[in-house]
Amino acid sequence: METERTEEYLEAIYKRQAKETPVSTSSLAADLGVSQPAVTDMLRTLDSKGLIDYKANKGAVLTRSGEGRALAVIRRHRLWERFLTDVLGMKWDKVHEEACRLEHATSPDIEKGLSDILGDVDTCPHGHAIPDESGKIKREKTTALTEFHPHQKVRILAVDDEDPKILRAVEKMGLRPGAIVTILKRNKDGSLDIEYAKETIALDSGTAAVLM
Amino acid sequence: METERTEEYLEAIYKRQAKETPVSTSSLAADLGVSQPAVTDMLRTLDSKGLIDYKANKGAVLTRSGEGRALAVIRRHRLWERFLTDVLGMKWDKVHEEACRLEHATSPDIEKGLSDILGDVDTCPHGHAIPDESGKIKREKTTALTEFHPHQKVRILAVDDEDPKILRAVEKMGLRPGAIVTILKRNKDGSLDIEYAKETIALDSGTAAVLM
DNA sequence: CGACTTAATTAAGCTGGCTTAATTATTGGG
DNA sequence: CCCAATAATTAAGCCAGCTTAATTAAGTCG
Repeated sequence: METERTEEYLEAIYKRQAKETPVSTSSLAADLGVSQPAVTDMLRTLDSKGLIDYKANKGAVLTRSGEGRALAVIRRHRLWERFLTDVLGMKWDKVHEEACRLEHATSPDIEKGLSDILGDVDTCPHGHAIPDESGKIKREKTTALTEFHPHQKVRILAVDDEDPKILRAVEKMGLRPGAIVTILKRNKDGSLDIEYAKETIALDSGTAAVLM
Repeated sequence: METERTEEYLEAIYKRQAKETPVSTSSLAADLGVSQPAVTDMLRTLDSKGLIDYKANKGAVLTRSGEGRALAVIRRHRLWERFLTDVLGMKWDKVHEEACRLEHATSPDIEKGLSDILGDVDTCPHGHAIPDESGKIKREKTTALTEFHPHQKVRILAVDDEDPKILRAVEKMGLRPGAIVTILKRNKDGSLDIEYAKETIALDSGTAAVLM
């Protein structure tokens, strides 16, 4: 049977794959907050269950079935995030952590019920696409604000970080997904000056890099 | 830290205590579906954490703090059950199992949010009282239908069993909590004839014993 | 190429929660 | 009051998931 930890690893691998394929032992160790040997162990287990392809010293790639499982978990996660903000009125900086727990306790019936009462939502509160029931997901924008050039107008679609501190900062500036900003100046250290709602805003490099 | 399993044991002990104090190793083993030695083990752990008083060969009793934890879990369980039926529209025979998983993934914020959107509910869909935020719970009726005598009129307040089969059967007869029935005849085997909504209903002993 | 650095794996071992088999307590009836 | 039946505990051991320390593989650079 599928354990909770398995779902967490699959989810982590899925997210890593967007930036790095195959996924290395060390990135997973860092993302999941465990030691490298722990990851090696689990990768072997996942491989033996046909959820990933794993070659020693070569990293891991989700199989079709592993990706399906990962997307199912991500769907539940994001539905819960939506539910928590839209129905329970929680702040967007708190919902990720909560959803991390709820996602593993969610049956297909509950998933169905949630998606029904939420109506036509297709992103989580941070702007990430919610996979549909069959696991299809809209390709997401992956260009960070830092990649654009002065004078360009950019629509922010998502905040690619769940750190509550960053989220609160972003919210304070009003840069919710959907906001359209103009790049004013790129600085060497990755920080950025932008214009939004007639105001000039200085974004530190950390924040600028997670807005996309 | 408090593990999921700990919460499940506390909950089971709490429920057992209503019928049996102190609670025996064997009843817990049966209720939780594990072996007796597993229970002995865990009882020692819970005792060492100050959640129960446990004496070898004498059974277990919740301490004040253990009871508090148990009631907190039960509150979350029942709030989720309410949510699942009232908000997501699930059938009452399915919600117990779901709530068993959700209850362990519920922060105080979520608990608060749930109780806010649910309004003034004070029982779960099966009729059991929901403890309040501070862990206070209304004393529940504990007299099963089988204890009453012919001609008595009884208001059913709760169904004391989560078995989906029984719940579906009870629902089919219309005997939701709140129904008022008249006892017609008590049989030796514990089965019962009752009148409800002008109809005569034969209740098998299993069903009669869980209506209270 | 060889030396070094860094990434990954092996080895050994721990913890929580569980199992079965064997042993010891408790208890109710004759 | 003793004995058999039942309940509980001890003993030994398994599994998942983790740790640290030691070792090996891979990659970089002069």
